[in-house]
Amino acid sequence: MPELPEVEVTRLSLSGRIQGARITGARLGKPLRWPLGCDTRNLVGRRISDVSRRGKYLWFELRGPDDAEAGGLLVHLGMSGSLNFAEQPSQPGPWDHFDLLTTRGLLRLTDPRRFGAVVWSASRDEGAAAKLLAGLGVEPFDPAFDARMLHEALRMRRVAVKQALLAGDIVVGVGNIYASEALFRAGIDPRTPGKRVSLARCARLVDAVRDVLQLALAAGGSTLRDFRNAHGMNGAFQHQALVYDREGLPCTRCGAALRRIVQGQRSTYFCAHCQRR
DNA sequence: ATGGGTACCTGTCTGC
DNA sequence: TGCAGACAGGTACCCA
Repeated sequence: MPELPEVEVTRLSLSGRIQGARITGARLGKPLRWPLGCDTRNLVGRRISDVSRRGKYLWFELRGPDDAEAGGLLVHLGMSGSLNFAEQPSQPGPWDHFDLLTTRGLLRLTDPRRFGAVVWSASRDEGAAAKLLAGLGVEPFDPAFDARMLHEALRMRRVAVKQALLAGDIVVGVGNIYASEALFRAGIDPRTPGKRVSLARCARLVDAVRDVLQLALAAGGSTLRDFRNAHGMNGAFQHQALVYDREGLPCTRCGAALRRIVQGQRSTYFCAHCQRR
């Protein structure tokens, strides 16, 4: 699922309601991608002081009774995960694999495929969290993400620019939907080797990545199947996609049939007429 | 350092 | 109706 817009929509729909809540209990369902890394009883009594995002990860900052730093939970939604917040607790379903009972309500991770994870870490900058966050690229809305930086980062890459965008070590948060969408808007053939993308085209790509993510954010993300925000609402950006999942349909710009190819075992959608190497 | 492939797991859809 | 196969928003890890 969830690329940056979906994760950020989750954070925004959650943070105001859960900030300050005290944890009164926790429940684990089936195993997720990694073990929690602490006894669930250790979480009880801690307070959620903040929810932040890095790439596609969410970080729930925890405080102890004396307001001292008390670690946190790093959450990833994987391919099919979503977080839901409900004031009234309910019985877990077969896909509900992590519950955090709080004084404000129930925070629940639903994840049919279980590629998601909830990992405890003593801090965001050390231990398990730091290890997972290490090597992530720059945030797409960080001013450091600019044409010169992208051009420099792509200079040594022979892989296709689509795969370089997806890798997450140059810029974070651009997943399979938004990589195709951004490349279409920038007019760049997704098969172009990274090192062949000119500085001028890097500038267009930076803008396109930001535009697409911003539009998706405003639409509440994309819901292909599983994604819901913390209030259970679908995203709507999938209806605004210009190329993703539109194989054979006419390009909105030139009318040519859109194509689907496979790059690194992932589908890529593009217009072979509008997007050039 | 880069890049290719595999693995994790479950649900849904398509075609025979 | 049944069943096999393809495919789905991600990413760590292993081996060239």
